Amino acid sequence: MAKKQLTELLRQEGLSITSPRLNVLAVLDQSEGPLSVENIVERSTNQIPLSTVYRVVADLLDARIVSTFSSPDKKLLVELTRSTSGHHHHLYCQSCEKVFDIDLDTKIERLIENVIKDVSDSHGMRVYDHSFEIYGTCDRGGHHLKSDQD
Amino acid sequence: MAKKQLTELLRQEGLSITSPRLNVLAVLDQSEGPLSVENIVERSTNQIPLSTVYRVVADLLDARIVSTFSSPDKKLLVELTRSTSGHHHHLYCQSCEKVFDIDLDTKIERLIENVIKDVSDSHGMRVYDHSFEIYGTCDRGGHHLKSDQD
DNA sequence: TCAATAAATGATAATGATTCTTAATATTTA
DNA sequence: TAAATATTAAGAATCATTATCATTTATTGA
Repeated sequence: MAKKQLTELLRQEGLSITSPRLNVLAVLDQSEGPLSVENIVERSTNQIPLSTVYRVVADLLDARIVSTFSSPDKKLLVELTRSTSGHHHHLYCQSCEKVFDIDLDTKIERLIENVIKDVSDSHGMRVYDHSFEIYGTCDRGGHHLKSDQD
Repeated sequence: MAKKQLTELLRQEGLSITSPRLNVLAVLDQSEGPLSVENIVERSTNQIPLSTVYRVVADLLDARIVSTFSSPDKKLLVELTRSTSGHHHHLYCQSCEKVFDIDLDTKIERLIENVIKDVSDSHGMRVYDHSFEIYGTCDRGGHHLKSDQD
């Protein structure tokens, strides 16, 4: 995505155009998957302080330009909302610590929605979201499992 | 579960029998759902230091006596492994911060397993676990959603 | 049972991720 | 351009969690 388009994203949401914001957006735009705040800093050309990235991400989140969620090791992960039209899920690799977006078949999603309705009804809860995540290791190298056991 | 049985649990795994361990186990045993470390301390009759609870939980985790996972606000949650024969999922209430265990229909679980196989194959990953979580608010009081927006 | 030894505890310090504070800087507006 | 407003950077503060280490407790075997 061109810098001009990223600028437009900000403008449309009434956010002023600043270089940290453009930087963060550019980094996210070039990534194949969600990134941690640390990742964003690493990949950004000019060094942005962590605190600034957190603030920028919060602003972008308010504006719905990005979406956030947590990795299994409890770090904040960020991705462009636009890049994933709506609802989707995640696939984590333990060894290389990457996260991939996955989409489920509509049929499956609908099934899940039904399950959720059942469960929430029986618990008297108003549900606003759900997540489905898969944990594994990809081919290269590492094969350390959930806990370094035995 | 009687104290004697909890003791037996420890013994079977070769863990020495100590009062913090028995306390933590007793608290978990009496709970209807997963508890945070803070919760465990609150519910324990005699005050156990947080650091001890963390260490005890880690030991019990190694021994597979408890299972752990994270809440949406990234806190450690603990439950007796035995109490949930195998695989299950969670339902989080934002307002009262409780967590409930839920079981999915076998048919659904099998369906999910198939989805996972598809996804992992296409990504060349060896999958060792998955999670499915539902976020909502229960009836009483609070109705603050994911982000206090606008 | 009792001392020897190994393991576990408790108090506190350290860490890592995230948030907050605040002074300085940049942007927008009149 | 000057005043008003928004944003930044740097570090301090915070929260959950982990590590350290001297002290206490459990286990073991004589």
